[in-house]
Amino acid sequence: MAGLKQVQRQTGVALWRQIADRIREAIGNGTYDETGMVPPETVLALQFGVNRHTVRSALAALAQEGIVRAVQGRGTLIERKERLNFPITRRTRFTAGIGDQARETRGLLLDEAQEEASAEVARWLGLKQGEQVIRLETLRHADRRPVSKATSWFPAERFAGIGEAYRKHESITKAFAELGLADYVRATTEVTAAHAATADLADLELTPGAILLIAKAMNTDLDGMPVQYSISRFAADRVQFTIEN
Amino acid sequence: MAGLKQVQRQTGVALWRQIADRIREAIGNGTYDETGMVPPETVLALQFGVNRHTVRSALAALAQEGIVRAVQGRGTLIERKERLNFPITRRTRFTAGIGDQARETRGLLLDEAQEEASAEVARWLGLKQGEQVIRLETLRHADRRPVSKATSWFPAERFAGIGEAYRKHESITKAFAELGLADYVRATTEVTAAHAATADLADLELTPGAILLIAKAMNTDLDGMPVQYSISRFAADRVQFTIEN
DNA sequence: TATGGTTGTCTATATCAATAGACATTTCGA
DNA sequence: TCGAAATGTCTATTGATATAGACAACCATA
Repeated sequence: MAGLKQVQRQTGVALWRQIADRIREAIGNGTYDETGMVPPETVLALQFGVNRHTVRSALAALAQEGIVRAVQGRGTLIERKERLNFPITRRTRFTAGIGDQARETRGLLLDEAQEEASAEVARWLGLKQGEQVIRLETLRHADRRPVSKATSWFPAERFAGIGEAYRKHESITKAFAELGLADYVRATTEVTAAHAATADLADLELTPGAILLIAKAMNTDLDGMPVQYSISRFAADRVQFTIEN
Repeated sequence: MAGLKQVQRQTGVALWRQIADRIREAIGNGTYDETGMVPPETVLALQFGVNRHTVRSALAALAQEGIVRAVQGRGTLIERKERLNFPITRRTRFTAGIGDQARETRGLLLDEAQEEASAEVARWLGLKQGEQVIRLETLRHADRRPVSKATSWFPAERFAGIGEAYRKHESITKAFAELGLADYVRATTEVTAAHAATADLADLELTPGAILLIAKAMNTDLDGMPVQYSISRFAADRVQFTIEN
């Protein structure tokens, strides 16, 4: 089954990047778990049907990402191997969902603003276009690795001060609690995938061409009243979603 | 908000491909819906900060995909603009889920085999490793455009003949019905994203570097007995998932 | 300590990707 | 019917990507 790993030429994606992507994926798969090492450069070159130098470019990129570490004379060691599982259920919460898989989770508030609701935001929050909303730009880490960057909107009237509360607690759930919303539920989630935008690359410590899993989500209170609409961008090679029905 | 659309150099992904990806995305967004055309090449070159020839390479790639059509003297017209919505619920079915958004859906059986369950397949289907399973390789179209390619496994004993039934009905639901399973439910779905493997490129009519949304799903009968485990690869620029809780 | 297997470095060459500029061709409206 | 605006084509040049071969440096172990 694990036959030739093919790559294609003249596609606008350099061979070394295609190979880097496949090796990263294989590491995530656990393909090399037995040895804890990537196969020798000459073997990889043969498998992919390219020159050894091309493989070296790919491994250099992975080393740059901190995924592997080459040791002269020994081989190329795997440094990290992770794919966090993010459950999407009616009770989806970031911190609680990731929490048991990471020793430490953090939530960083990058930006906060009050603005008029766009058509899209208004539709999701059940507001009129132009009504006031609070927008938070947040970056979430697990064990010091960035996992997702999210843009969230909240009805401004009901959730005044949520930025400050988030900054304090580093959690939406706790920020809601401080503002008097003890519980909420996930109503809808839309999932797509796309290449990372430049603005997200640095924050998520990604290289261009990297893939994002994008979740557009709407949370309501227990009466079904929308309380949050968010667009979260997850580094696709670090996360998978699980939907239990 | 719609400021400079940036692209990055020396990343292993050619500028023309990055630009093609962003334009394809913008078309899907409805960014150019007013005119039904992509902005002039000179304007795009300015927006992306590249030479006009580089933009032309990007547009040529999109024309090759059938997404745009350039007309000398007029401009570059948008041919297709679509992102099918695929709901993931307890009652997820491909044909019914996509059916109302497309005039015609098809399901093609690419390959069929009986084999021993791998560790992963056995775990999902609640079998012992090495027990017999039937594997189907299917390709699903909507309006003659390939949407997803899926590998499915079924317990061999209970679902003997499912390949033939699928070939006849072009639907898993109907194939199940013919074999006496009137109803089933989606138990679990895992969603990830990755670059398309070479083996899937041609079938899904994608170019290398394209993104797949990958759904690993397990269906059970009404007694909770696993009846199907599948790994579906969706062309990410043609599909989004919706999860309603 | 000698040897095989591995990564590191260097030179050279060919092809692809991107820029630059000039001009042709087509469409559409003033 | 003229001209502005748009795409199409051509030549030339530079830098990134990929191949090829050779050899050095290092590690583990027989």
